[in-house]
Amino acid sequence: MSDQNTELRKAGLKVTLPRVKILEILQDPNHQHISAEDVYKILLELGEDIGLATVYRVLNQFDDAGILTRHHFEGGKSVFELTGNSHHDHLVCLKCGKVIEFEDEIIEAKQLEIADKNGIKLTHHSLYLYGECTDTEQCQKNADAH
Amino acid sequence: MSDQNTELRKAGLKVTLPRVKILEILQDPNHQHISAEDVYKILLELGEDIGLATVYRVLNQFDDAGILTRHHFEGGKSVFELTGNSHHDHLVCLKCGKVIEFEDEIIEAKQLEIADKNGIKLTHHSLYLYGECTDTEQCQKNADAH
DNA sequence: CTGCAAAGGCAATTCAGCTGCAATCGGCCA
DNA sequence: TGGCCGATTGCAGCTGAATTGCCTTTGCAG
Repeated sequence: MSDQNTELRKAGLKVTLPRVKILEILQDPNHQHISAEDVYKILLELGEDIGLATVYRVLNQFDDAGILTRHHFEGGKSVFELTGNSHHDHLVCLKCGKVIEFEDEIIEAKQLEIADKNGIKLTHHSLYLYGECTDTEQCQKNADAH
Repeated sequence: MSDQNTELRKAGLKVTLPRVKILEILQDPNHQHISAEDVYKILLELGEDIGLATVYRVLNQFDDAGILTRHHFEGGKSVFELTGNSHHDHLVCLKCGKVIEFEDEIIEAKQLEIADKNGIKLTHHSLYLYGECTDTEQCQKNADAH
């Protein structure tokens, strides 16, 4: 059952409670772009007895296995996101923390071209756009909800 | 004399030995894209008796004053660079650490367009392209030189 | 030249993230 | 179904970047 198990097996990882729980959290649409600390907090709320160290270890394993992607948004801490099928970049509101995903082939193409022109074989990139919601009311609501 | 002094004054900062020295280091073409720790090491080599805490404080003040820009390359530590006149983004070789600056109006324009379309007023962005030098020999040499 | 707010030095602190080790658990095999 | 062995976990302590508190020193306005 459950694709979590198969996903974990595919990555060569044993199916353990911490890993399944963490995977569940990441799959929750409300918890995309989440930090290690926040994963830990949610586990505590769920009453799961899982240590912070384990959270870090599991997230690293998932990262190695390509199950998720690590982002370095501004603010110091790493943020994780399940690796879907599609590549995309991020647009972040610095006031309410909202994260919007986007894709743009023109930018992607330009990047490759630039790297090529400079004698670099591009392996990956990070593109974050930072700003503030123009809809300030909605933004405020989001901010209040943390 | 020296534009350092005027630059510091303009920022509302007293002209002190640590600040002048750090500014000098940043102005050295060999030391663009340098970390706080590395600034500190260079100061030690110069025989300057300046504490690491001061380096961090000064770099933050410079950042606040807009004299320099902070980058969060992969690898954890912040990297600093004098804010020239021109905006540019960065292309980083993960093997030798070489940093190439580039500018591309098409990407810039696209970013604004994307932010706009998503109801965000863009304040700034970070775009880093990561890869490996295709000239592996030269790359190796750079890597050896740290 | 003098006073005092700004700045610096040092050591201790914070904070994210990682590790070593002993105890525990998953799951393959009989 | 039960047992074994290596993978995994929890804990506590560690690391490395960056910051802060506190007291001393210094730039510079008057």
